[in-house]
Amino acid sequence: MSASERPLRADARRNRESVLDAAGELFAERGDAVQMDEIAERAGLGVGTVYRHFADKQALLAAIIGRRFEAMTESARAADDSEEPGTAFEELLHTYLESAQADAGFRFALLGPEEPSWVQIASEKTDFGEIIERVVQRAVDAGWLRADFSAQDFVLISRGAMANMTGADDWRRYVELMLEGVRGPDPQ
Amino acid sequence: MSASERPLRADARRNRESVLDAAGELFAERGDAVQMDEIAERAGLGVGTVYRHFADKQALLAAIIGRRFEAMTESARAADDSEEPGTAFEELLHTYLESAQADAGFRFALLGPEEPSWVQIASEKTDFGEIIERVVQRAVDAGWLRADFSAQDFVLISRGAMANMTGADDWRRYVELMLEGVRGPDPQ
DNA sequence: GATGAACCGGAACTCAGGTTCCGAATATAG
DNA sequence: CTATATTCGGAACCTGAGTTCCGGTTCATC
Repeated sequence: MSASERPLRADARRNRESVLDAAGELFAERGDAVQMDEIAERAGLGVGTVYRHFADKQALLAAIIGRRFEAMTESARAADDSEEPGTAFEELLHTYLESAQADAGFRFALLGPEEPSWVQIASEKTDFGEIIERVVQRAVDAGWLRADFSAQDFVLISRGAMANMTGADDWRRYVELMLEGVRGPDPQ
Repeated sequence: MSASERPLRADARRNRESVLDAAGELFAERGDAVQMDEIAERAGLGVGTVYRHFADKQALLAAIIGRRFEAMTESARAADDSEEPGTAFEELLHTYLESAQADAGFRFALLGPEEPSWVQIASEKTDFGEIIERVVQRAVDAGWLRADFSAQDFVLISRGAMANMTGADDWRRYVELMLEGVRGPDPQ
């Protein structure tokens, strides 16, 4: 239980990274449909090695999604740095959706019905939720978003957009329409 | 090939209906996750009997979805009967989403990435697509919807709403927001 | 009612994909 | 350089879910 302190052997550490990278790529391409054997192959390792580092498929995916969420949190923080509240909100939404567009696995994690959702798990490790709340509040206060807009609505919009990410990029049109409906009295 | 004319034996016809009903209910509850054995059990029959009537799981699901689409087409036609274009559009959207809400299987069919999509297959058998187009056009002409709104946008909105049908009915709020963004110059 | 074709039941089969296991290989301490 | 704990590889195993098969049963006809 507490032996987690002994540092990994050099090769083990290297391999762990390889697995994470390979799984990340494949997961981004095809979501949950990736197979453990493929991951091992792409990493240039045997399946046994994959299992040495991650208890099971679920644990591996959780690790990847955690990674993604950390990156997302970083982007969100950057968006929050914008002076202009409207710009901050747009940038946040943009980065979020652009990531989802590029990563079927991310979408899978966000749209899937898993319980407890991976999002919840990841939220406990990052302050992604808080950042969203702050950015939304700023945009509302500035009149850029309608007064009753909430962080929960951000989730609604995002999920809707992701559901439309199938090949073509119709989803951009979708976001356009949606932003129209969500606009406040002073949209700059 | 042409022997499809000999009428089914009475018990066979009855059983076929039972399978369709049982599968329909289960599919509505849990989507693609239903198992053939469960379907057989709920229908009070053996699996063999299920397979006697449907070549495989896919064929069974296709039959069910076909049924749903016929019902939907009927509802859509009814909506189109409304004098008021705005009302017709709202009714259409409402019935469509209400059906999706009540039926995980329907959602599964509409959101899933299957290719060729079940929607396409079903569209060839009904004139659902044409009805949507007509209703949308009427609402646009009346100024109830923005001028550039298309039937494709109806699909975008619907998919977005369905992606938010998870337990709670947040999706109603979603539709509210979206309709705001899609409104025309003369929303009655 | 007897006869045969159509139909039914459900145990057994198949196949895919996650997981385990252990002998072989390798890194690190002394 | 040797000893030993770690780590690796990948064939074998296990499980779950779709599908098949065929002896028994039921309907329709004469």
